[in-house]
Amino acid sequence: MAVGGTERRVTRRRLRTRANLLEAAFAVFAAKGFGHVSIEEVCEAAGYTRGAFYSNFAGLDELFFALYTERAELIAEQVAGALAQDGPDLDVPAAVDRVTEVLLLDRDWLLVKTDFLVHAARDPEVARALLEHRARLRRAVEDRLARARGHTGLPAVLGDVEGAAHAVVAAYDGVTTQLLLDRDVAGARAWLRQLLTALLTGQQSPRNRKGRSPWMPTSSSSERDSRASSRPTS
Amino acid sequence: MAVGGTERRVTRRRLRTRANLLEAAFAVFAAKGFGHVSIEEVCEAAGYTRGAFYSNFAGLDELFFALYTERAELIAEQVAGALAQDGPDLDVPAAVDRVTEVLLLDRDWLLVKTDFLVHAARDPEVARALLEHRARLRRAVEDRLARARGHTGLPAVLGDVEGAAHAVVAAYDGVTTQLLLDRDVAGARAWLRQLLTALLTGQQSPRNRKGRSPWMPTSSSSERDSRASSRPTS
DNA sequence: CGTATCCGATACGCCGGTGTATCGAAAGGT
DNA sequence: ACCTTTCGATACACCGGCGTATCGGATACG
Repeated sequence: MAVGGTERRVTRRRLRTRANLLEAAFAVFAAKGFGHVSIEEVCEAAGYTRGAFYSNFAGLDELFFALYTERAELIAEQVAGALAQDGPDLDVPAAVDRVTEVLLLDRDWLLVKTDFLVHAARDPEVARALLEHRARLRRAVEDRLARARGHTGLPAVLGDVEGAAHAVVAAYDGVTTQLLLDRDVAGARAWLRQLLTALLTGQQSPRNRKGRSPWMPTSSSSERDSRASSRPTS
Repeated sequence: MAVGGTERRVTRRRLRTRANLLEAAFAVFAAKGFGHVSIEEVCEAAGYTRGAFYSNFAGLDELFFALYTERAELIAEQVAGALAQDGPDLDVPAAVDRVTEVLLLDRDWLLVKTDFLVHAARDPEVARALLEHRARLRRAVEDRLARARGHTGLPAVLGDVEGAAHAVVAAYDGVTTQLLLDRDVAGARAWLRQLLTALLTGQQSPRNRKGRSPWMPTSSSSERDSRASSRPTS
């Protein structure tokens, strides 16, 4: 059993507190942004003292990294699931819908993710990790696309399957940026759907053939961010 | 002349120091990221003391905002210039090249810009300003596109001109994200070109009809970031 | 050239957060 | 149940940065 170098008494409580710290940290990071967060804040939010923190992490950076990889893993699984869901024949619009749903679900996650991007942009070490994660996601898309190739027939505009997958990621990133600013989840989803179907099929997104353009602000506040908005949009 | 409420002795030195502070702040922000920067650091970098700082700005936020708007204005002008450059007939590939050149020129700017995005994502007030700036840029694209409409004939996939402009911005944002991570400026430019021409003309980017795919890493380190990279990519 | 005004350097008090060392108490094994 | 090991709370010393008040030199203007 014991293969790991240093042997520790398996510890049960530890895992809980670590998890609690991570969860609390997620909320705090989402609210204030990494870089405006102190260790104490995290501890307080989790109901611990700094003693517990330093017993589990070397510093904020380490915690942030752990936090990100944990959640990223989770998302990756969800996306993979959404992609695998339908049979060997790929129904592009349906798949796009499902993936879109997963990717733009949680504003807090987008915030933390972007913080992490900014962080990674300044630390090559971290950047490597992030690039790897993105590559994994992209590969999932590539695989799915390749399996359905010829069936739907990618438009040639983007080159091969890799190009298409890359474009998908780029579209996702682009829409994320907009969503972070206008907080219009419904609009973002619609717009991402349209972008992706346009890129992948060369045709208009089915349900939007004659609707309002999805990039127009959703005047009806149909699906706003559920979390506390400190002040009204002014 | 004197229309402004409070009358001040026009002051000349003040403008210089303010400008110096802003310039130094830009460098510091780019290097460390907003949120990991202290007022003192900025002052030290600029060769002043905190006295000077508080005489010119209320706090870091104000300075950051001023800094961003200043630079954003500059970029907007450059883009407008690049768009206006050719005659009434729009040569899409050429225009794309010029704009791409401007937008992905300076890594530091991308870093600061992204920091600002993260900042804005948490402050509706700031978000408004950023959205406005983006809208201005988008409108410039729309105008240019509209003028050349029918001439080139947009592919219908994106809907109308607004949709196309929106897609252009999304593509830009998406490519920016990737560039921040892989630091491959040349690759990013090529990839953005391809994306934009694909979106706007529905055809492959001319110069890439048979080259290596631009999203493959530029193994030859042709055009890396010129600025100091603290540690090797490891 | 004098002078009123402005600007930014200096000095001061203060606070929040940091990281470490220590110790009581929970938890696991037997 | 006992004892060992581990975890996390508490206490301590420390520092970097903050914001303000004050003052001397620079600057514009007549």
